[in-house]
Amino acid sequence: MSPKIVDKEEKKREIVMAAMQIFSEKGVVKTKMADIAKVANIGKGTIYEYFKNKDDIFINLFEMHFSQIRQEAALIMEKYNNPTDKLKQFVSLTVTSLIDEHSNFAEIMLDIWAEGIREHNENINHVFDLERIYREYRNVIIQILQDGIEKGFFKVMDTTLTASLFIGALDGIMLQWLIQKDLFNFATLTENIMSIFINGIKK
Amino acid sequence: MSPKIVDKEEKKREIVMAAMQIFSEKGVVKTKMADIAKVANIGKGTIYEYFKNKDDIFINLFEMHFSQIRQEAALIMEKYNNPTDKLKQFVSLTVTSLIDEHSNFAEIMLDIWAEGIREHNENINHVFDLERIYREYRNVIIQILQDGIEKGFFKVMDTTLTASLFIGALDGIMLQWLIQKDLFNFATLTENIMSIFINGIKK
Amino acid sequence: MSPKIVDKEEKKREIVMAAMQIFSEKGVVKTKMADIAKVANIGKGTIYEYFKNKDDIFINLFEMHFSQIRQEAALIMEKYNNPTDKLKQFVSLTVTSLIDEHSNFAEIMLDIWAEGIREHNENINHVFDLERIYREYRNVIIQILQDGIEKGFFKVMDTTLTASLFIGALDGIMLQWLIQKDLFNFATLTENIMSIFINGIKK
Amino acid sequence: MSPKIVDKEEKKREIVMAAMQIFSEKGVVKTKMADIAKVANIGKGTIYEYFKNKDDIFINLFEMHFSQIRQEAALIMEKYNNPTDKLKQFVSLTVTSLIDEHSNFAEIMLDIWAEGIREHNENINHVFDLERIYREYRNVIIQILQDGIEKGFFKVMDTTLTASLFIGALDGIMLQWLIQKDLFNFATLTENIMSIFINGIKK
DNA sequence: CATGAATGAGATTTCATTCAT
DNA sequence: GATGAATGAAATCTCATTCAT
Repeated sequence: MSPKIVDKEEKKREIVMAAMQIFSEKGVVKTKMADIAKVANIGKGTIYEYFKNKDDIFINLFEMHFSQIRQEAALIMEKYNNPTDKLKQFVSLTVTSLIDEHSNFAEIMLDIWAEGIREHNENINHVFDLERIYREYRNVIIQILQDGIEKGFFKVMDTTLTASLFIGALDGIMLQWLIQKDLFNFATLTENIMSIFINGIKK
Repeated sequence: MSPKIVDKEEKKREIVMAAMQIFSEKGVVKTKMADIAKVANIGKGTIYEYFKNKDDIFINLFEMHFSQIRQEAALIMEKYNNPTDKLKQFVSLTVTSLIDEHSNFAEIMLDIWAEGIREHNENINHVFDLERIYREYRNVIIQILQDGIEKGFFKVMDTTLTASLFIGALDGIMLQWLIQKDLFNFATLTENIMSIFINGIKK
Repeated sequence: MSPKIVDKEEKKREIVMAAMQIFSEKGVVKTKMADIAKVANIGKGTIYEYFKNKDDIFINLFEMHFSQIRQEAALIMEKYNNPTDKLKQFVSLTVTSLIDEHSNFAEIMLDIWAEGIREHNENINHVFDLERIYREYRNVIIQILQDGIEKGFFKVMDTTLTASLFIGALDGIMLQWLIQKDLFNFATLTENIMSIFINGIKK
Repeated sequence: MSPKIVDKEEKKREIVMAAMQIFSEKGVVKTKMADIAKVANIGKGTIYEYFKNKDDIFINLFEMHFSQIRQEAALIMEKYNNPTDKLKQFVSLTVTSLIDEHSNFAEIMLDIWAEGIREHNENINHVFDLERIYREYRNVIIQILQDGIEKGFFKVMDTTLTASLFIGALDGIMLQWLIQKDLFNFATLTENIMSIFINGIKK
């Protein structure tokens, strides 16, 4: 009459978090289900109670992350009026989502990119729709830029191109930081870049 | 220098080229030796006459590519005097090395990054030394920048930071292009970015 | 005879009935305990309150069925005097026990045969003693035949052989009916066969 | 230039034969790939060089058997003119195909029936088309019966029904023989049954 | 009593690598 | 040299059974 009560969603999150750790260390493909189970401190079989397979965990990790980002981005857009502030907050959000102390999402971006640009297998199908994700990203930036242009803050020729460049710079800098974490403080550097960038588009 | 040796080197190149094709399609880890053999039109066992294992092919691919780049970069540095031209040529070299019609190296950069930022196994060891590669890259740019500053062309505060930003932007733009190849013409975009960038550092 | 015990027996019957349904659909080996629990509308663990394991359910299903048959066969032997009637009633009993609308026992006969002819594990042990079951079947038929011979109704050379043939024909016809249920109406066909058979042994 | 030469078809046959042995002992579902490999004296992995999975072996076994039977049945129909001889030869073929000393096909019929009457999984799909197999069987018998009727040998009311009964009796007798092999000599018994049957339909 | 979450033994399956020809 | 058949280590995945609640 009173079975064990388990918060299934919480457990899923725990497994995803364990998976994230190993994914970031070894990459998704080289991560074994046994590794995840060990880190999550559960049996191999238990993972399959919550996920269909490894790709399913990966997909959940992916979706958890980006739905969170999307929500937080929406909040920023609401909360801040000044386009420069919006831009700064957006960058700050991106950076912290990638490198806060509890997560290792930056490393996993490599697997997401890899999965996203390649032919999808039947497990993944079209879940890793990076085209959409990046379009959304760009659209957020484009909106901010247009807002800034209308308000007379920015002067930008091609908003799409500028947005791409902006996002690309962030990604590329993150990559270099992943390669050599002591080269610079990612957060600080990003701020510097922001300055350069905002100066570049300032009217 | 007997013909045998030439043949052997040529065959190695053929295998590496076959591997590159599958690597770019599936990623290195998901590529099977059998796939490579089939594309190279040779027997599975034959691969082992030329390479120790899959990582060995990957390493060769990696080294072939970057030694070529290094050579060509040196040529550019020699051939051109004007810092702006040097920079333009360098970007042009980077772009063509990634996306010329005969190769699919851009996709493979994802595996190189993934391998480079992660714990290396004994096979790979210190081969994927991206820290060194990127340092070299940066140094080339830094040299150009300093040359430009000395010659009174550029005005740059922090050459290392600027070089990082420059390289990062190129990488990040490439990523977006991989995700959605029809979004923009990589080569053209790069030129635009170059303009913006060079304008940004122009004295 | 406390109500508890009645409930327990009733619940066992319910589980067996649920099991029978899945057994007939998938076969015993491919039936999962979870499937049975779902159909029985109880928890997986609850099954183990009533049965030791899957084989135990199978054994119970088997024994319920054949003890019922045995009882009903005994009733027929008592109730009817005329050997022809006895034979007809016996066939009727066999057929209805296999294909009445509430059960799917015919399909399960395949698993019973399979289990019966093969090396038994310790769980099943000597339970699926088809040799005994079929001997009993044959003996019932043999008795009827001998009765019929004595009473001057039948003329049979070898009663054992005839009994085997009789039972075999029933089994074989059932098989064909399982394979293609629309080919003939099992009950009707059986009647026809009975006629042929009884004609064949009629004096 | 001179790779190992292996008769792939012969090797497939060897694996199928090894599988048949275990299938007949344990049943298809309980047979492990490791069992088959051990009996075939090859590595587990080697099986997968020749078959997709266990069901694939089962299907091959099935198809090998019935294509052989079909061929031999056709030969009989050609070779013999007398309907009684045809019938006898057909029974003889059926019996030897099931119980010759080198094979254990009779036991496997249980798995074929089980697979044939149940919902097929994606591996098997509709390969075990017993409806067709039995229709073909019946048609052979029906042809012989009609031939016999035309030639004035037999007197049969309903040829389809009679054919079903005939095949059913064979199957059912085989079952009893499987259950208790010492009860009777299958081959001899079959002959007896044939006599009874042929007497039954003799004009 | 009833439950279903947890488990790991054991099955399937993959594939880099070896090696006889 | 070239080959691809053979292999088994290692991965994935399943599911009967247990047991804390």
